[in-house]
Amino acid sequence: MATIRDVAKEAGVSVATVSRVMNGSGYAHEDTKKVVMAAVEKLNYKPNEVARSLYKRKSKLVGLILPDITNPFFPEMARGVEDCLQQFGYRLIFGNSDEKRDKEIEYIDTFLQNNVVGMIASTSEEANENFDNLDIPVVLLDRTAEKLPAVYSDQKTGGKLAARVLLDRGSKNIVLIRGPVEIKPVYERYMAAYEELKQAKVNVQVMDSSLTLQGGQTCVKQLFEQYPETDGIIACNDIVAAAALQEILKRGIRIPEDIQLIGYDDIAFTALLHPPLSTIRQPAYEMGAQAAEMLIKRINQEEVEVTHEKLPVSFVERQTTRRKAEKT
Amino acid sequence: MATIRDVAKEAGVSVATVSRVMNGSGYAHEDTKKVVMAAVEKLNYKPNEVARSLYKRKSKLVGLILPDITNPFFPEMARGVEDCLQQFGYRLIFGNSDEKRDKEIEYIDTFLQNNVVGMIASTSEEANENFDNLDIPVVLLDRTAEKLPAVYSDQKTGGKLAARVLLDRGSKNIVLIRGPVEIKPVYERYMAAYEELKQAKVNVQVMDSSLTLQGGQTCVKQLFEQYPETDGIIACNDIVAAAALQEILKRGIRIPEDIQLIGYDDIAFTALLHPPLSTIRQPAYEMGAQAAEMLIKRINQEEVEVTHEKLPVSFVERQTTRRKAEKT
DNA sequence: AAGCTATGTGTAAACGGTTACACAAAATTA
DNA sequence: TAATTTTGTGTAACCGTTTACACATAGCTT
Repeated sequence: MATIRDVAKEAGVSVATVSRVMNGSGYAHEDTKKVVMAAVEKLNYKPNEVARSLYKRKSKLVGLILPDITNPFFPEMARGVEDCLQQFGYRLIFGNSDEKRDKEIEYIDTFLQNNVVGMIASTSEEANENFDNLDIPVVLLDRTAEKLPAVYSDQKTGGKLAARVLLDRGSKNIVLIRGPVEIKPVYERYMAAYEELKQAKVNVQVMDSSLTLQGGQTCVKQLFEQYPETDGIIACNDIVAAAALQEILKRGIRIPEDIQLIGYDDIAFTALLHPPLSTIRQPAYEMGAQAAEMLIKRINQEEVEVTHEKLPVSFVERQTTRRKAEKT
Repeated sequence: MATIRDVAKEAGVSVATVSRVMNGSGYAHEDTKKVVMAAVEKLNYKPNEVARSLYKRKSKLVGLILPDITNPFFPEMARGVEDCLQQFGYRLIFGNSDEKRDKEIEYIDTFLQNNVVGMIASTSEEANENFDNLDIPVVLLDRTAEKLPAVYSDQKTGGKLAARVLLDRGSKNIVLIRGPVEIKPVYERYMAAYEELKQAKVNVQVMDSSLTLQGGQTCVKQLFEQYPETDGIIACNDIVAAAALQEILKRGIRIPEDIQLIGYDDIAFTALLHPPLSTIRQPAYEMGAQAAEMLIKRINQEEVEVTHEKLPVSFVERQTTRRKAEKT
């Protein structure tokens, strides 16, 4: 790799001049510019970002922490982040945290050691303190904290909406599958749904499940044994809903006639399920993109107040819920 | 952030001593070590990786290029890479290429500018030349090239296997959905399946589709119009297979009785489809992990010959293909 | 006791950029 | 034409590490 000194020698100027030409900073004679650019071209010179980063004390790198890229909700978000950042010349250092505090901290540390210019993270509640005394901007994604800017979706409305959908379409014996209570957004939608259900005069049961397929399957099997009269299920996410759907089909229960089912997230494959799954849509890609945008604004010091961007969710009506007209 | 100079001052020693203690290189008196470590502790000193990287001309960063993290096949792979690399203290810079040559080149360049210690990439064929004169190790993932080490799966056997499954289970009018021919592994499995089908005395039709849901839907709709007598479909990947499945169900065709369907990849949600999709499994996570392992070996100069690791694929028998006994 | 080797530590030069500062030449002003 | 401002360029310090080298001292050998 050619260095700035090689270019300077080739062009017969000093390194300062090369640097100025490259960055368009300070003065440089037109003729000199040409000579320098020719040398740059000839040697295929690309400035070393590491050296630049060392002097400036900030790189073109942004740290991204997500719980698990393997969960289909997150790739969309990651892509939103990447697409936006990429346009501004930023690159992503990425890590999966598995919602584990120590992994989060480990990543935060190494990001810092690499002079990242900012961070985007969906991290567990307690880890937020690790972001406290940083002198680089941080944006929370799909999570919130009072002192930190954040982009997330309206979990309360989402949970409430899911409950209302089942209620309005006539379910009377509803099981609410609650995800891990430590995961704030998941807990919030559960809570909102629960409260909405409680206000209606219907039978409500709560069951616990992890957010994974396995967890969903275990939970759902138990569900039908414990509450065979169930005629409505609100799942904590689409994966668990898919597990429920499978179990429903296996038991020969008619859907949506005998039982209604609603998921959460609207990940890509829900439309491919049979019957296609009704769900609450979170705009994952947009969330990622907006978080990136917010971060960039903060990097450029254009926005300093802590802003919380709450994106709307929506009910995606497919075929595991009845048409509103045809209540039973 | 505390620097090595701060630590040196605090401990009353020189920066060289601090460096030696931190890295366990050269001599250092026991007492000195203690004093230094105490200072490190007190100031919460973490060495700046950027400075280190500048001097050593290599960082702890590995570049990863994947076509599109939003395609469910890749997150598994990415996770495999990350889990392995993470254990050895390496971090990932990540970029989506969308199979576009210029995006690939852009990422390769910025990775290099950031002194990455190695790269893992699933890149389009023509871009490989960009890896040619690099002085850092590169491992291809899910792709191959003669001069470059690679980890991929046995596409030929996979394609052949898919064809054999349908043949052995009695399909006579088979449509083979071919993905984009520019994508080498996708083309290879197509070709292998095609040859296997050609050898059998069955009716074979070939249709084109992109690898996306939309592409699949369009293709499949046309498929049944053009070839209504079809009793077997081999899809280029699971997503397209899912689209096919949906269309089959919509048309009231019985599966697997009237038509058999097989996908490719075995991404997570195929098991959740109704009926669960028979498919050819590629060990995505293992591929990622092995690529990472191979890269690390090369970084440590433990392995120098160009090795090609071809991982086996397998038929995952679910319910869109008949039991082998019950041929029609 | 003299001459080794092994141990322990500091100084300063890298690594590859950016930029403050100095200075000279050209252009503008009075 | 002299004074001033603008333009153009180079020198060297700096960013935070690592390490070659020099040097001092302690512990061994004979």
